[in-house]
Amino acid sequence: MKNRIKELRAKKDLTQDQLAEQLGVSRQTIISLERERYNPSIILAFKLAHIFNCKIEDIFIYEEEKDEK
Amino acid sequence: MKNRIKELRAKKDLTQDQLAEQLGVSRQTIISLERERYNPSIILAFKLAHIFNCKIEDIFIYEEEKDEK
DNA sequence: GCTAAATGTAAAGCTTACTTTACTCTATTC
DNA sequence: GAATAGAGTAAAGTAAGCTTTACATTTAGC
Repeated sequence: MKNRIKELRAKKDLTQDQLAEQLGVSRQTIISLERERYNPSIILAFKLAHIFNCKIEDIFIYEEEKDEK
Repeated sequence: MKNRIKELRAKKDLTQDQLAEQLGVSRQTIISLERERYNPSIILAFKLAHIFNCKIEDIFIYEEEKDEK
């Protein structure tokens, strides 16, 4: 699953540290998400959508084919 | 986090078993989600939205206040 | 009231999301 | 050029999502 976190974070001029704090997660989590090492929980996805003022679907791009978990 | 899975599943006239199979998860997972014992992964949320032909936000209701994980 | 289908519970085990710590690398800036 | 900020890696540990199995309860039709 792809995401636009890095791009959207840059647009809001936030450091990874600042975004992490706003979300209540560690900086490692932000790094891992931006690097697409794993997918966020749905709760984190909702929080991100709230901060970036958009829909979850605007941040995360899910491709049908690949049966990810 | 609240969800409308049971309601939407009923609307499509699917059993828990059938929905589970369509999603590629176990029946236990469906039961646990409907009973709101835990939240789905974002992948599962996307799959549910696809099956129910709606947005993730139409299925799952996230309340700000409660700092869930 | 039996039967069978659908729903539910419980518990043990695996996988993945997330944390914590410690250390590296690159750019500024003073 | 030393110091600081921002981004990155690695690895070990905890927490939460999901599976599997086995058994209980509810509901509907006969």
